[in-house]
Amino acid sequence: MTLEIQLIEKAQIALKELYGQDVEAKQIPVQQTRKDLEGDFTIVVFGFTRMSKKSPEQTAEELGEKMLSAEPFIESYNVIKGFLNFVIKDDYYLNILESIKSSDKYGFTATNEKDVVVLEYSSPNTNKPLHLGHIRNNLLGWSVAELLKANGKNVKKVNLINDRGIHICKSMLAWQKWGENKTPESTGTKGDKFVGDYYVLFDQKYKVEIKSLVDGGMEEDVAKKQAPLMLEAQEMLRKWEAGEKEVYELWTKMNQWVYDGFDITYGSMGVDFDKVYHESETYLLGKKLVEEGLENGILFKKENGSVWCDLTEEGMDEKLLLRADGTSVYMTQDLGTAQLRQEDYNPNEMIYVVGNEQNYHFDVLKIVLQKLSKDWAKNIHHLSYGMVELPHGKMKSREGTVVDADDLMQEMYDTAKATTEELGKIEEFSAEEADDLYKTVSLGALKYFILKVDPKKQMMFNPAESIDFNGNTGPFVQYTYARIQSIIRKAKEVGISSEYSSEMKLEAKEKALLKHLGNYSAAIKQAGDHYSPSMVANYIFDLVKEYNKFYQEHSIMKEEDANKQAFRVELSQQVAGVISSGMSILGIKVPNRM
RNA sequence: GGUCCAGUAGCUCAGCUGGAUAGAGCAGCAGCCUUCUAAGCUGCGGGUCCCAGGUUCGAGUCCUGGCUGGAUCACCA
Repeated sequence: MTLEIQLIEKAQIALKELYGQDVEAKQIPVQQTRKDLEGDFTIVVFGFTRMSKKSPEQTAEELGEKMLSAEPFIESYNVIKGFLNFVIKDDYYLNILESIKSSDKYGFTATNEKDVVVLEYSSPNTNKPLHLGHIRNNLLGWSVAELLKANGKNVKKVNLINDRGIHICKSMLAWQKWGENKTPESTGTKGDKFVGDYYVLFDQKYKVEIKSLVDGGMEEDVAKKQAPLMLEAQEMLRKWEAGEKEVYELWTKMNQWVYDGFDITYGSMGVDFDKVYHESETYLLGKKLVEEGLENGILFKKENGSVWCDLTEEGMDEKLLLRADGTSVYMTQDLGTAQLRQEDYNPNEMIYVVGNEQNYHFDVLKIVLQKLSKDWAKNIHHLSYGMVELPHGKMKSREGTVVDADDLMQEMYDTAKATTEELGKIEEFSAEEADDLYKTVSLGALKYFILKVDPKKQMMFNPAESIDFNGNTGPFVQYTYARIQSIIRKAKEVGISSEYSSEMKLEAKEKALLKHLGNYSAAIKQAGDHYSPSMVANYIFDLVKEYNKFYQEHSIMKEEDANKQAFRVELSQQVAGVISSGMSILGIKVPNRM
């Protein structure tokens, strides 16, 4: 039980005694006292003046007096206007340290196996390499999974690969025509990049065709549909759906190249999945659901044979679910995928980490499923995140402003290496250890940079700022951790005891640190409720700043009081533990030296 | 045009259920390394919290209306 809850309970009793009224816990606002004022916790008493029929100051005085005698942890109180400030005894803060020491995974809730959450993220297309936008998705998805685990959820991370459709056929067709049987191996190209190049090539050749048709007097819209390459791609899609062997084999081969490439990128980012779904495996189930809905009269068919869902009652439009030629669209396969996941896991919650450009899609998905009598549709939650912008505007492949995921990680690595070498602190490291550190620091910088921003907000990715390792950054946090490790190593060398007596007066900075450590559980809870790793990042940043102030002001190795010295080592140890724990939720490693 | 999201310091962002004088980082200026790692610490300057109403003892936070920016409203995904 936290002190805040204890204070609320004591306040309830005191209010009952003083004014004879029962007050709900929610009605008692307890907050941390402003830093510049004396006190640790504050109760705002304005709300009680109606029952006390006295001024806020008098009410606060009466309440303070009562609570002082009732709550042993209260050292003293003071009143400023309607604010009742309590000074809490050092014992309470020393107890926090003890409870952290003795708890197994401090701040984390034990896993409830039955509370299953299926979380989809990444969801790539197999025609394009991963870029900066995917990076936010992947880091966010992985981190939210960890965050929910920390809150006791049994999280299943799933990926849904969009491995079918007209866009795949475009790459296949281009390779067939101009690929000269080259392979990623023969050209030394990463598989996803290799296939992506053919997708681009298709587009270039396609545009040439359109232009010559338009020059020949054809309307542009018509030309886009009539261009031979487009017709060929569509023909290929039909062959694929018919299961024609040659097309299917080509599709299998090229997709495998892409998967091999993706695996490398996922590996460098440090993200993984419990299960991977492919749209090629789920779209038929989606079609089946649509057909059932049609039979039950929930959906309707238009004259040309296309199938729709009427959403006008919900204030939306009609939504296409099957094309006139019977092929399925994005929505169709998402219906099937959702159904499959429900059958696979029967989860309490289904989370989709997908950009806010698809808000409408998920609103519709939920409604359509509900119309199809899937009562579990209410468990669907679209974790909608904002787009990543660059200083010059949006990423546009045409203008070559797409920030490739692999390239970005490599640049970060190079910068981390250069900075580390310049500082010259790890000269005794082996090549392997150094490589490890560069990865830790560069990924730490990237992940922290992306995750510190509230997911739902659009974010600005400034390359120059992303490789800055000072201030509110991943390396800043890592650096603090490394300094603590250095202290702990020295403490062991010198043989400083890990036992200390709690008979001591805490310094202001020590108390502030303990206070902050005590808030870790609440921070994780709050971050989990909001699906927001950024709240964890902000918590860690504040903790680290607080520690650095302490570090600056109080020496540990030079401390003459052995008891204080032992206490400070222990305090540092637990701060390091929480840093490491919080950073692990963000998917960031912490180094012992840097 | 309809719907959804956002607007806080020069820039990038925090500000949980409404609470005291709105905070960080970066950039700028001035200090601190013979002392546990200076990727650090300290100080200074910097604000019409988009605007206008409303609710409240109290509004950056809630409500209404407007302004600005973004997303979306495909037989694309």
